[in-house]
Amino acid sequence: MISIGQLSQRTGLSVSAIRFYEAEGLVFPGRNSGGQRRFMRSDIRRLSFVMIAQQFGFTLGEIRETLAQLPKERTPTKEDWAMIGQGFRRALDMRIETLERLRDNLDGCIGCGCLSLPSCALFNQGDAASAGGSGPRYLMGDKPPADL
Amino acid sequence: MISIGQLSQRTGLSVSAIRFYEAEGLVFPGRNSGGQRRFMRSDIRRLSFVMIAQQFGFTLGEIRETLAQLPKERTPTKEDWAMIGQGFRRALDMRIETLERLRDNLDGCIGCGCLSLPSCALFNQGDAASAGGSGPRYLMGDKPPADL
DNA sequence: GTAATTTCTAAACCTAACTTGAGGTCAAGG
DNA sequence: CCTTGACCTCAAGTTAGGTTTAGAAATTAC
Repeated sequence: MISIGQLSQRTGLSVSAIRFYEAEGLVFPGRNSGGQRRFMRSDIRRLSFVMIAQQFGFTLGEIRETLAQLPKERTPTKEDWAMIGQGFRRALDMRIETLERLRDNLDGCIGCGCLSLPSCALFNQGDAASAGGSGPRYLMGDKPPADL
Repeated sequence: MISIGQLSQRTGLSVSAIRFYEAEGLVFPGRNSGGQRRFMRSDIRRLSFVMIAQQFGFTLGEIRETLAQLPKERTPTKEDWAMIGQGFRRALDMRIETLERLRDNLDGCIGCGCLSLPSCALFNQGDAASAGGSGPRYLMGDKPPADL
């Protein structure tokens, strides 16, 4: 059993982020007699997974659902994690494919100058994008590493 | 010269979004005698570009910088837009490459079970990720189309 | 000429993912 | 015993990208 500060050092996450993740249902620490959080060593792996998944672009909600697939009453084994890793792999493949399709369409559009038409292939590509509605539109997603 | 409502219909953007974009420095409409915004037809293309760029995952700040490359005192030509499209293309290629590298690393990690170690290749992959600092950490970016 | 739209501004609200701050408690060292 | 540092809770602030609302003024339609 380790403290939140130790977990913070092990994972590189801030203490406040870990508490936030608990509130979000991503970890379920116990408490000692004094009311302080006590984490299992396997939570280091669990939170590391959260970090990696975020780098891959998943929201905390999606990550929570993914973590829910882990056995609840037993410390997850290497195989348990490997299963999750494979789901990841599939999702990644899909995203790469999407981007490649977009790239191909862009190639077609650069020449034709149709960048302006709502009928442009690039628009119809984004299916979900036109769903509109309210709330922020992180719809199509995919943030870049800040280049261009 | 067209009104904001017409521009809204042409682009599919909401009127409020267009006003917001003006505040963000993405378009610079003139005003008529009554104080209402009047846009140039070329703004249809300009805003369409904003929408596409967002689908590609760029932030409004990045898009603003990109648009700044367009000639300020002349209606942008097809060639002007093509230049920008090419910058896009390069950025897209980089992102796809990054994802492919991540995927390859993931393949290596699924087997070794090192998903938990901060020394895992996946972590060191994310260069910028460890930059930390304050503010929300949309750091590594890349949001998925919600699968997994 | 009046009714119905559209547009205007400014400010408040929304989600995601956290951080910061205030005010108080717990644990270890001297 | 006292101080220091780690921890606790709860509330409010932050950024991005917009939406919503309210009240007023300008346009358009009949």
